[in-house]
Amino acid sequence: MAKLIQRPKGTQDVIPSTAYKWHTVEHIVSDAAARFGFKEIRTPVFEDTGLYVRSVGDTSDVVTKEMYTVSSKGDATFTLRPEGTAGAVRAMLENGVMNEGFPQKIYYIMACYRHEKPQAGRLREFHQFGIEMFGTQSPYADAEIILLAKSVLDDCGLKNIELNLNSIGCPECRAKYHAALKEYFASKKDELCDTCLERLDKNPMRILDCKSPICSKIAEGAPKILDYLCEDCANHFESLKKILTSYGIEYKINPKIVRGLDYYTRTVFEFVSTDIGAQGTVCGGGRYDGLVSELGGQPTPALGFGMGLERLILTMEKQGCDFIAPKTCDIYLVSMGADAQAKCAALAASLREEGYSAEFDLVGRGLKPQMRYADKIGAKFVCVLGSSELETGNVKIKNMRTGEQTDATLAKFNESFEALYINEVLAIDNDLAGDIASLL
RNA sequence: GUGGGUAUAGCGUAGUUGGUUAACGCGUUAGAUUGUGGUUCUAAAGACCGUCGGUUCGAGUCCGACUAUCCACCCCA
Repeated sequence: MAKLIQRPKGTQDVIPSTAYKWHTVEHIVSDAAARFGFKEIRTPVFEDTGLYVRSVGDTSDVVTKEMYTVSSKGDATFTLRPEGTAGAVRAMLENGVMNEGFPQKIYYIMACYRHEKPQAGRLREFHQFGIEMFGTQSPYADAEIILLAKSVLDDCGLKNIELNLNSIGCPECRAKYHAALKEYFASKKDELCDTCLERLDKNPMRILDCKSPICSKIAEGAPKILDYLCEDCANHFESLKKILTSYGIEYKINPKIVRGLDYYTRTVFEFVSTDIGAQGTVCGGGRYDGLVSELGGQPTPALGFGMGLERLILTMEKQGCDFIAPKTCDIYLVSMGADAQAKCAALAASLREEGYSAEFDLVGRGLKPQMRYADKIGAKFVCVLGSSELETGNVKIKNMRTGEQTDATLAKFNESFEALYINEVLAIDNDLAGDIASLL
């Protein structure tokens, strides 16, 4: 036997037995997006490296050490997308979609790539549900995307997801705040850890985040961004808080939320779960009013979020949430002998044309193993075909849930099966049907 | 990039102070009198015990290195 090749570090296979979990969240997510009027966009897995350097920021960790960059045959270098926003904005501009009127609302479900050391809830290839909205400054828009994220989490059945909220202001108020921060931390220079000393120059807000006990102690006494917001930013934040409260959405003001992607302005938020380990941020996002012009478009206010699908599924599993059960076989056709197998194949084909999931034996098993197999794959009905059925044209269709057998003929097989099937589905979905009826 | 844990069949585990053909459960395949699944019973297949090296008469068991994986830091979804 040749040696097995393993999957690359930090990647995950979705095998058939777990694919339904992905179908569930993909369905929930795109359904919620549609209810809020967001349209899907799909962009390339790789982009010109410069796109990320300009948008995500050349001091960010993502750009400085986590990108998968390849040089192409020409002179350009390409990078596997580390996040979705930059590519989405680029595509909106390049295709002139921004000119179609505001607000523009888009969503995507995509794989992203970052070269990090994997751990619980953190992969090198991970999947993100993201939404972006362009062309509105209104705090209602900020509230809208938070509400959308909340709807998704609720639809997933999740509990105990905390919303952390902050405002990091616009470039003007942030500059003042940075100056104040630098002054404060510079006075405690001797006590700060090495990494924080570096941060002092480049991005002093990061010190607020430091896990070192000494630094975080110092950070407690540091100036707060919220005290430095300009009038417009402060008003915006106040309005947002009022709207959220009127929606009944609970939130916690957390001045430590800073966001590692440089393009954020004003509103930043995170939905955090405590159930999945250290990487608890299920959804993170905010406003980035400067990004569109940074990427060469007309100055356009914008905002959005990214939601980690692996983390979402992880949290759902941890909390025992329901996933949509995978579709199982409607009817399994058991065959005995070559002639019967040929007939089963033909029957399966005609049932499939009518939209049913029909299967028959493909490996040459005996009657009993075929019955076992039918049971294992969750077949709702089974029909056995042998020489006597082929001769007489009379068959029995067995309901696997009740064990009940019903007479039918090969000539009118599909009609008989359809009647049985409708009955059975009604019986199984009785409760569910009630739920749906009450919703409508 | 820096720490710590783990590594035995497809999956989950046991393997006693180093001692013969590495055990069990689930799963898989098949059988339990003539053509009907789930429960039960029986049997079979399936592992160079992560890799390489060392200690020893003898290593799944002890030591070392490497690799993989998990968790944490960092950062983020």
